[in-house]
Amino acid sequence: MHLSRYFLPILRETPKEAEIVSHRLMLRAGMVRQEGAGIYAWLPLGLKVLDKISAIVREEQNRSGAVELLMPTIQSADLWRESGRYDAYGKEMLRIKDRHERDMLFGPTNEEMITEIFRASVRSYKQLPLNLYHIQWKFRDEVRPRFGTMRSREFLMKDAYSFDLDKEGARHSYNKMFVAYLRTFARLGLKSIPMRAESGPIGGDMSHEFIILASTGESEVFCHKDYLDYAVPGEETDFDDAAGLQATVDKWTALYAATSEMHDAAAYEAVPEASRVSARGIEVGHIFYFGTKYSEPMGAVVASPDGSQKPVHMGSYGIGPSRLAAAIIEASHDEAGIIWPDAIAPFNVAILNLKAGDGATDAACATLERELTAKGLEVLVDDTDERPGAKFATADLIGLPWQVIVGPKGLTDGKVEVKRRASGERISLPLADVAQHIGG
RNA sequence: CGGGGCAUAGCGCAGCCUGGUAGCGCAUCUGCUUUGGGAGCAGAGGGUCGCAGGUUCGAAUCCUGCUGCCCCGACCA
Repeated sequence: MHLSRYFLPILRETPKEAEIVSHRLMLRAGMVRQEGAGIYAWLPLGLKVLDKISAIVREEQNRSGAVELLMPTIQSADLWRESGRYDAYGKEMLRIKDRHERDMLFGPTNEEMITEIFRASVRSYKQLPLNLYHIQWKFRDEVRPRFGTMRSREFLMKDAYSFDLDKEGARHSYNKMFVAYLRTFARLGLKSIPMRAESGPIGGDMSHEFIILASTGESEVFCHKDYLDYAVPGEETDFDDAAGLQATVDKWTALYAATSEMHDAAAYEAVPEASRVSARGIEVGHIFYFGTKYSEPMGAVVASPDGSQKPVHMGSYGIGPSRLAAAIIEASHDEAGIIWPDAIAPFNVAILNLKAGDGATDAACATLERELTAKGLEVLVDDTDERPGAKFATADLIGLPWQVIVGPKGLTDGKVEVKRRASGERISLPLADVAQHIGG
């Protein structure tokens, strides 16, 4: 992609409404544009990031055995009357009427609908366990949307719903998601810590929030520092090995970790002082088991082995990709701009043509673009007629992992400079070595 | 939902108190000179001053109502 042909509306100054760093940087880097309170348009650069985050989320859901579908954003109120939540949900739900004056709503979540889909087709325990998920826009009419896409009213959410015959099965399903989440966040370049969360009316130990530490985080968290060094389960994880998964979950829940709402000062004091971490965190995922809360009122039952009809045990599991985009920036930036982890960078490499229009630099950039693209890398060539300083600033702002700086000065020796955005490290390389250096 | 604030060119702001032809910086366009960390000079374009009423000879400015947005707090992927 050539920057002169792209749509990247960079802001040199910070819009005054943006208070936190991720919001400022997303606006400045031309990733999003606010269209209303808590409502954002995703511009090309932001959309690429959102898509990459979603792709990783999707891969890890699939790996764990979950099955993707896609439910609508608009739902009928009748469905919600069945569960009793049409009245219970309150003003956070955006209620609308269609032309026939029927009560509709823009879905804030999909428990009712997935339960409806399930009960329509599943009759036997033999079809269990089942985990269905989708990645779809949600709307929650928050009293006070803020922090850009971190707390927006319209947001993208991956929500998965598991169905099992009994609680033990549900625990296995829960553990699958637990491990899938650890892997997902790690792949996104984040150190996530599962923290015991409010588990609602069901009680028990099956509700966790996945928190990443960031100084600008919304909640105060307390945990054992060893969590930060735990290796996440690898690709070889066998999600059908219930005992193995349980052991992993046990390991990841053995040490102290809690948000301020669940904080137990006495238990925290028991952690050796040198191992205590008190910090701020951002919730990037939430998983919980809720038993038969929806299956019972909505009649989602299956035949059990003894022939009796049993309401299924369910759990739901959420990750917000649109929030993650902001959370990742909160966790990875500096004064100059965003520092994208390789896995979700909108482009892998920026080629800065310091003298666009010059035959030698143009030719070198074209060669580099071809070679890097051939390595499977996505390349953004800054071929605008900006001055070098402006190009450096733009490249740092949008935070692509690699910058290849091509200028007349270096080219007289046949060399270009390669800069790693994260470390700031620059090395001078012969043109011919660049693709190998970056693309391996 | 309680409390506070803002609304003037794409972005950041001044002007309002004390009413009298709407300004600055950046950005944009043209030309020349520049070109390795957000260039310089010269010129140009762009705003029914959030909306609706009112006061007045005259309103960005004073008054009333409305709308939108932001911040702090209680709630949330």
